[in-house]
Amino acid sequence: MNHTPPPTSEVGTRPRVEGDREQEILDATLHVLAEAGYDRLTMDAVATAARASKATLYRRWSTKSALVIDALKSQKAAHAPVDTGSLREDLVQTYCGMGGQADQAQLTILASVLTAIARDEEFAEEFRRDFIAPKAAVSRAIFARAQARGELRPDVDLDVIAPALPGIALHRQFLLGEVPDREFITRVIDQIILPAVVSGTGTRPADPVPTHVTTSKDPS
Amino acid sequence: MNHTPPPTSEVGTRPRVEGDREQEILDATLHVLAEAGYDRLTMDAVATAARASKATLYRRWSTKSALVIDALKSQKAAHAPVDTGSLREDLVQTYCGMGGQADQAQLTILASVLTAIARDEEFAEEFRRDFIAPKAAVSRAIFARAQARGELRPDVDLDVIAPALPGIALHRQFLLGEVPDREFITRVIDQIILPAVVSGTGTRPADPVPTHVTTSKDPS
DNA sequence: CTTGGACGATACGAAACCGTTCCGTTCCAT
DNA sequence: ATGGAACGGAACGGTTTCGTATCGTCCAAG
Repeated sequence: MNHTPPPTSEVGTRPRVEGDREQEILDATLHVLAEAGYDRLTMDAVATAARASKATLYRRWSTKSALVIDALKSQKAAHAPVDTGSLREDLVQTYCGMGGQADQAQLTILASVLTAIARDEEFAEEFRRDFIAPKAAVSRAIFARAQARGELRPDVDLDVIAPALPGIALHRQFLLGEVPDREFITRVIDQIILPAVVSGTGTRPADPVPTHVTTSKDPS
Repeated sequence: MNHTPPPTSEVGTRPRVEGDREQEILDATLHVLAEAGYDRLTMDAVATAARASKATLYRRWSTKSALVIDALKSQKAAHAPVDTGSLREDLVQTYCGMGGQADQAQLTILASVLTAIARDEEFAEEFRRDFIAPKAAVSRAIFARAQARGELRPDVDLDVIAPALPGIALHRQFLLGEVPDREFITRVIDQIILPAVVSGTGTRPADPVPTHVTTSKDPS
């Protein structure tokens, strides 16, 4: 339903700020945000990227931060929760999307707003509530299910182990400047995460875990 | 030429941009950087904070980024390498500075330059070479010594395990918005790092799990 | 076909910032 | 003591950005 973002512009009709058009503007905002960062994002650049006028932007959004926050909120797609029945498989399927292509832009956007997070506490709260918290809940749910199945040692603290993998990936991406690809993520899972939490013989969890794979689709 | 004995400059006199005075300006730059972030840092603000004039700044540094990079490089202090003979003690002493008081500012500065890192590849290279790499080397050396002592499983990949702890702390600080204090760091070490690498009996990865870690004053 | 409302383009004033320049002052070596 | 060099303060021109205002255009309803 939505055309791909390559810059093949559609000519002719004049879009209105209704539904799809609003999403186009928000997508343009995200695009500019990824390229320039929050501080260097300008309303003119957004207007140009969206082929809109600044007047149109200010008719709907009172300020720059409101536009950016709205754009970030519209990004809530993806993240279909997985439940394969295996902790390792859940982690692989959830985190091997990071560092790909689409999520690469998401990480860039994350870097773009980090300064605003450090400076504006109100912005930070809203951002953490609408972005970080849902992702953290997904990760925590994966470990919680594994704990319920008995895959984890009973004394494992979910608040400690759940943010470990995203933290390691984040560090590699931003500080080391290396994209955490699938091979790295699996190494972290097999060498750090699983040995730290596994309740059985925690020597080599690289064995295939042949539990039944039930891809339970979320009915929401 | 100019013999520069480093007398602790005091108030009253007019400082010159030599030795201590330069460090004062760089410290002021870091202060402004932590408060405003890289993009919002202005030369006027630095001049005011340093009680200098912009003319003085531009006599010494050709551009804003040069000043900031110089300021960041002057931050190389601290980080005396530790070698207690114990992996756990090395980690505790090295990373429990994070989230304290002085290092809190360092993390804020890190957030301040992340946007510049994501946007300016040249800046990113220099930053990684002068900041990240030394810190990563310290962490790697800790694990390398532990490996040489036989504390680690022989198949542990240093490039995977060494960045784990700083990554987890970074994630907690920036994304979750919670300061990784001493108690959290020790929990990560005892629940994740050590169980993942310890070469003891593979059946029980975490033999000496301390129930409570008192902040034992080290006799360093 | 006419009309009203929303849109795109453009221009504008105000403010912030950069990098430079000028001026009076202060420090230091001669 | 004196001259030169470096400093702090202040101001300036040029640029960028914000948020607003104006104007012509396009679409849909009547």
